[in-house]
Amino acid sequence: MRDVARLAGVGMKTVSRVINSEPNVSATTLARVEDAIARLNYEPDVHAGSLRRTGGLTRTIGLLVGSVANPFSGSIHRAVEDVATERGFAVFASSLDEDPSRERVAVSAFLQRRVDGLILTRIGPSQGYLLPEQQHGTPLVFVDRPAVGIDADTVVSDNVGGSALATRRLLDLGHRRIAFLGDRPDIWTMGQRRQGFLEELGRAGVSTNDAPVIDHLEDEVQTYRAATALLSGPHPPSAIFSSQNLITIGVIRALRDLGLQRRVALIGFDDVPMADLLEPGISVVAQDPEAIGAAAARHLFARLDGDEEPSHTTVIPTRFIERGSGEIAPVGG
Amino acid sequence: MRDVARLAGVGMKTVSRVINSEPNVSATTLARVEDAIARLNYEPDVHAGSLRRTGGLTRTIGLLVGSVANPFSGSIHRAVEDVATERGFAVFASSLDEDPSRERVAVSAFLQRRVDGLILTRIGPSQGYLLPEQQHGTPLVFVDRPAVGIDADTVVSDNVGGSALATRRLLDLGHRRIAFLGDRPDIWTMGQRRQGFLEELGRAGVSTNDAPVIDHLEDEVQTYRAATALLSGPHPPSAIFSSQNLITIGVIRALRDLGLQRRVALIGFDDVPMADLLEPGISVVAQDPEAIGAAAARHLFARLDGDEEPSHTTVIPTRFIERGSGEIAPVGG
DNA sequence: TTGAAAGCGCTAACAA
DNA sequence: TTGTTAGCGCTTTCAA
Repeated sequence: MRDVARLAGVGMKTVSRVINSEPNVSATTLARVEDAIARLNYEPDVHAGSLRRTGGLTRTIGLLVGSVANPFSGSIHRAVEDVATERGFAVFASSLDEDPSRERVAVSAFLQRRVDGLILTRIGPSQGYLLPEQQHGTPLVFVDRPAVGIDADTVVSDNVGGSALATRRLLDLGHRRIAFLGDRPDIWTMGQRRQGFLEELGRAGVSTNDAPVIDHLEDEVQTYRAATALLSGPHPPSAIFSSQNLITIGVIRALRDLGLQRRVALIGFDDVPMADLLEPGISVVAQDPEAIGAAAARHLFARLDGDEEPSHTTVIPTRFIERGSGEIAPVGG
Repeated sequence: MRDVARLAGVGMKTVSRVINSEPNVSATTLARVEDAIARLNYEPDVHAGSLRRTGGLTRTIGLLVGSVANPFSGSIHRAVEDVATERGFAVFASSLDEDPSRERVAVSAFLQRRVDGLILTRIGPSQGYLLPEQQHGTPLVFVDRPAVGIDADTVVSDNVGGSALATRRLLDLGHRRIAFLGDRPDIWTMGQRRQGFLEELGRAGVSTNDAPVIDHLEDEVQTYRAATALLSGPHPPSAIFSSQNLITIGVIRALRDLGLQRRVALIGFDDVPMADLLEPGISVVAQDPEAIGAAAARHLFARLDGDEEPSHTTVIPTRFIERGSGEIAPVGG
């Protein structure tokens, strides 16, 4: 910056004024300074600026997601980025992999880079460690799952409602023995989906005690085995509600290999790529990650703009997509 | 930091030493300082530090990709992040959407935040504007496509080789009329894939003049129309090589709707999700985005570590995945 | 309309 | 082993 000032033959403060589009710079001076900036390929240092500036923003936000390689996270990321870019903010992203220790490390890395706000998918059991940061004025928005031990803005999918709706569709077709296949039950979203499923069964007067509920399915292979056993067992279900992407795929494989894909109904929570090209097409309860990301970013910037309202939870609706597999009636029913 | 020093009853420099794990701090002092840091929830400011530090790194890199919502980019991002995190670096990511103006804006945003290096998928016609930055010592690595107007490390897929291999497989099955369906031909990767295709035809002595080559297919719908017209026309091909994901999906739909999915062979460049669950499974030339990202990150850090070798282009091999659609022999052949 | 001096949070260089 | 002073690139405050 000193070089620019020297080349333009002005004081540093004048260069500063030009960079920040402040008033009180004559047209001639402005032109000279801009010329010097271009000639020297000068890029002002955002951080050096925010050091002294009152309320000094770095125009940077941090985003913590499951994994940037995961399409759900990617869509959230993109939506956040679009809002951020529009306001001249850059986005740091970090993957957590369901590992609580990474959450702390990543938050700390962002804080040390003085992000102006944080959007995060919590992993750890409590986010109380963020209280001082929140009191200090850093806006926090939780996505996908609510935080524990801290009160902050939150954006989640309508897990309970979406699951209940899927369950209702199966019940309406006449299914009475519907299986629920779930991931680790300690993951908040899984608990919600299971709850939506069981509540809807209850409302329909179907006993929830002997409803086949299988949990702890952590990947496609485990799911395949569990689904195969279930479907070949003494009391196979006539329909399956799978609570997550990878589980849905495992179930599809199991149904295929048993030749049951047109006899047993299947609805998955979370959309599956190419689902409409499979035979039958896979009916799903789709989430709206773009809407989640956009809502989270909007909340964050509202806080940055001075919004002092009490913290707010936004529930993003899910959408049922009919493609065939969820419209199979029970055999003989 | 001053507060920490005061609370611990030491000088600022001592706190600095503790933060940076420098030697010459007694165990007692260390404990007192660490206690004060914990009590005050102090997080050192990375940027303030790098301001004065000689060679001052911000331990931050910038990544420019097509879109963070795109799985190919997501995998590259993740691989880069893994290498970066291991070294205590944070990653800025930005989506370009094939828009040259966004490239400049994003690069500038990163430079103003003083990233220590840049990994980028170029979009604009020339990256000469990065020359001053490169001379200034910022390592640059281009991924997916080589840069124009600047000499820098580059990591790309083996587009020519992968396409030639796919073409050879079709030729070996007896196909002689093979169609190439491509995206915008000005995209470097498209040109390479087309070249691999045509060269292999040439090597087999098949005339490349009347080989059906259709370009400018920018989405699924355009592809569907073009493929339908081609397959219903007077001289339909017995095999199709599609040069990209979305195009492959458009072709699958067209084949399905014409009932030709088991009569016309199809090989796609780029893997397609769930491809093995389709009927027939879709054979593809798969890229390895993780390897691309990992190689790019390794090059970047090697430069940061002082590597002064001439710039180097790494070609990441592709992998042919046989799933059925590419193993269909020509009818009557 | 412009610029000089002080200071943001930190580290380099040097002294104690 | 520890602390002091100057200064990184910028903005503030205030004077010209």
